[in-house]
Amino acid sequence: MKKNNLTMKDIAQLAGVSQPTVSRVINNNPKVNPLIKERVLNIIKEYNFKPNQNAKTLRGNSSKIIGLIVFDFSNYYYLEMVKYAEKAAREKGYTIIVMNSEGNQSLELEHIMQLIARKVDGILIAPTSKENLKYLKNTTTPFLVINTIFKNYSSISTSLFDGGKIASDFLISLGHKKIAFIGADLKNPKFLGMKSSLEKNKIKMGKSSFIKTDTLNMKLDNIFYYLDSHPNEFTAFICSNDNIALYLISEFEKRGVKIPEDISVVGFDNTIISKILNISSIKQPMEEMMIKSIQLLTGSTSINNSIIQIELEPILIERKSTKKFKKNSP
Amino acid sequence: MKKNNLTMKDIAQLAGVSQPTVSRVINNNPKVNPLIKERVLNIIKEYNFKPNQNAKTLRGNSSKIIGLIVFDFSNYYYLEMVKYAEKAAREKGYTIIVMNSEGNQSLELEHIMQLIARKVDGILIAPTSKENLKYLKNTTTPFLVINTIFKNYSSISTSLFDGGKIASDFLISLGHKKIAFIGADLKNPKFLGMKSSLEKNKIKMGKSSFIKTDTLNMKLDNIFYYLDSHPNEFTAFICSNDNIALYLISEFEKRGVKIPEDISVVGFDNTIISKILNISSIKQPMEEMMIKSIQLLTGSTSINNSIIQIELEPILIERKSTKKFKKNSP
DNA sequence: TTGTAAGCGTTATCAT
DNA sequence: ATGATAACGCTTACAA
Repeated sequence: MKKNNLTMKDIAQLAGVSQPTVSRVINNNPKVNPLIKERVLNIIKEYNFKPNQNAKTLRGNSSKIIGLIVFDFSNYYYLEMVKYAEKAAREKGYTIIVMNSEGNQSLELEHIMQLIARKVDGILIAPTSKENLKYLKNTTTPFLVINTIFKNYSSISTSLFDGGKIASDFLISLGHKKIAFIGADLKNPKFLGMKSSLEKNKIKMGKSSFIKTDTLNMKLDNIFYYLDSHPNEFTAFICSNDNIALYLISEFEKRGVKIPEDISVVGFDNTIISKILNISSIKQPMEEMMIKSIQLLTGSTSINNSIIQIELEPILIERKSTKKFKKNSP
Repeated sequence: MKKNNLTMKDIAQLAGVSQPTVSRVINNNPKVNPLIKERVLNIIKEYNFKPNQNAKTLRGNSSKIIGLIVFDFSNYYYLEMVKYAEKAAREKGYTIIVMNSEGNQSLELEHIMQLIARKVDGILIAPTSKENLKYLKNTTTPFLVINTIFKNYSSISTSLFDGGKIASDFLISLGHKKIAFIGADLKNPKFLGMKSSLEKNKIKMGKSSFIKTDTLNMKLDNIFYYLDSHPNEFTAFICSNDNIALYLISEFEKRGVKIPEDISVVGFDNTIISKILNISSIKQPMEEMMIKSIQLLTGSTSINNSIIQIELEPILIERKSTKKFKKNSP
């Protein structure tokens, strides 16, 4: 006998009480006769009854759903985010709806409207752009921007500046002084963090220490073109992501340069790439980030009226691609 | 002015019509005055109004939600599944709720009950065990088991037997005759598929061709213990997953054995590992699987009353870890 | 302590 | 073609 559509009314009938009494039992209302309570609970258990969540939400209860919108699921970083978001949400009694905007602004807006129509309790969004955030702001739905910082919007992210600094501090502590950064943009906070570390340690950095490459399309061939014209100029590299680190290492090894004996390399994001290949990397504290996010979205701290911007501290994961620099190495 | 709680009643008031008329406009009811329709639509657009989905679902409309329950998100395979499930669902107008049972049967049951309480239109489940499926079967909610085949339960999976066969056929086509399988279980369909391929090609296989290892805890050290006692016995290996292939290759290379010049290796599942490291692998057609799943869950084909078991064909992804066998190689 | 009744925002059935 | 009204399943205010 297929049973799926049981309602409180049915349970009430089976227990010989009124429907609101069942509701009271379920919601642990103290003023309900213990004997009746037990009787009702038994029937509920027997039939595996669970109240219709849509009715509850319609009635005004919170939906206990958090929406997660990201712009890219090809990126394992965001897929991994799903894992931690689900876990953090579950532990606070929430359920996760995941949506991929595929970098498409109008699809993203549809997603947002969809979530609002479902009366979700909050939206966690790695946005395609600033545009739809304006729309969200005119809404009563709490939302939190992930990984990007926009003026006037609450957000949670990892300090990339500190990431660069930590990577650089670490390499310096290993004795490296000739450190290069590989990335797309001179204004990359990771690079600025590295600069600050070098300054703090009174190591002067030539202009050649920034190696510009195309991280968007991952056209990296220019890196070695550059390195060939600057031979032996660096003993360590900070790569703005793990893919670059992977590329760098495999190209170096093709040329007979040993990692980490000859050259140290640090990547970024502690993705599966660095895990598999044992590359030291700067990790973003994803789990902590998701826990904090859910806390903020569901907690009493009004994320709506006041702007809260949280920057978490990245963590150095030391693996085999980094090693103490020895003077006699090349 | 925060606006989030607009209802059809509000829109109706603004348009000077009754609330049901707004409903008719939204649901494209043909018998509504075109002029009124336009007027209402304009207001809807202006206010970005979307009807409350909970009310719709309560009223009897479908929730347009599919639940996805898996037992492990540490596994990138299942994380990747989220990506394709979301995409396939979205393209048919559905939204995805993801849940991790963490291999815990009672948590899994909670998830199932939760989803039913939300009146989801279907559940896609990679189950911890057979237990909760019995419960689901007594339910009117359509569900589909992923990746496992149980008697009397509708499911969708990839033929691992064919996967083993395809891998073996491929290696044989490259000229390999001494092929070993590395896995946990002699009854592994992948191994049986390989056996069938060898038989078909009239290649006799010694008992030593099955190399047993601990895939659960990935204690793989015994592999080379075994290989050292069977020197040069094999020219090609089929590994029951990519992790094993990765281990095998790195250990071989440590010993100076070149891949693929000396030895060919095929992995399983086409995970990011094989993608990064250019290892040939047998891919499960995940995207197709998710499209079919959503189709079955939401379509008219009654997955409830009749049992539908679908086995999809795996696909060989040829990369650099496999090469034509040359007699003069070791 | 318990039951009756109203209302959440829709859709569908009925009148008009 | 449109409006009034009931019903979906729940929570809560009120009555008993």
